[in-house]
Amino acid sequence: MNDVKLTSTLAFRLGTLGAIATDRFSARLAPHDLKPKHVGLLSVLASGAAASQLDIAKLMGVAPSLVVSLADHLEAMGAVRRLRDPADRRRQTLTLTDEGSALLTECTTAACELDTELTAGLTPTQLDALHEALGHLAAEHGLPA
Amino acid sequence: MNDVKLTSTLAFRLGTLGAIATDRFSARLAPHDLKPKHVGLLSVLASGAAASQLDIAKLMGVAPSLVVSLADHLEAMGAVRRLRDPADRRRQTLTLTDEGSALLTECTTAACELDTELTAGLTPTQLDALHEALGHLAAEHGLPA
DNA sequence: TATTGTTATACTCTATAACTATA
DNA sequence: TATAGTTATAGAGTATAACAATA
Repeated sequence: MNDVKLTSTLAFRLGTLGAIATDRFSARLAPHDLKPKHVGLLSVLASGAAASQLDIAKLMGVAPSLVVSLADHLEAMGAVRRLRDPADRRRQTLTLTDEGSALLTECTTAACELDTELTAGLTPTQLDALHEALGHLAAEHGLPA
Repeated sequence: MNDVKLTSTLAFRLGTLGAIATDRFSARLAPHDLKPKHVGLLSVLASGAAASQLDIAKLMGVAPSLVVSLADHLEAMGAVRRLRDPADRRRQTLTLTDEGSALLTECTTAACELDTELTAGLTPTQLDALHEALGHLAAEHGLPA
């Protein structure tokens, strides 16, 4: 007989804690008029991993049309610039502005503060172990370092 | 200067890995015609933590109207029964049927299989540490044991 | 009047499909 | 004809608000 509880599985806990983390991160981003995916896009640009909108969509695992609206919003805020690739005028190359870089830094700080809040009850050893385990999982599942 | 990357924060990793876990869990539930929240409701009933729809809504952190539609679906499948509380005929008491119990067991098995798949690359030590850390976080954030 | 459950409606997020410009 | 980006449309998921029955 199987008396494992659904709520103690990793799948359930990752899902529920992930939803909590995303909700709280969203709340902290709201004053900046950003959502988590906007910040994810800024982060892709900062890493240099992709620049054309289609490549960004593939990397983020979202539809190209979503990148359009994320980029529209970020461009209107002055956080990114769109530049036509002269070699292939179909491509839009996105680049971070100084303002976009500063914004990403602020959002990263917000995420760090949230980390502190979320993990206040863990011992330093538990916290290290959590970082290590999630880092491994992220790498295995193709998420950025 | 701050060179912490957004993508290495716990908030970001919990959010993204949580989304992956939920997506994959959803895919495994689809053949049963269930979504994660349906299974969450079954799990609440099995734990005995709440029975009236309003209490369930509070416990799950969702709108009462959502519990109505989750319960409608589960009732139509024969997984739960609605019983009017004779002492207060406004209250609908939800109870798991045998079929609902069996369904919850199957879904829990699916979650365990998913755990194995998701964490295949972790050492046993890392896996234990992850369970422990997420268990602590879940308890602190008011999630069921 | 207050509360439980329900129904009606609207909003957010995101994908798919149709379209434009360039190759 | 194929591809990058854009626009238009549609669907899933969930909340809010209005409503009905009971207290």
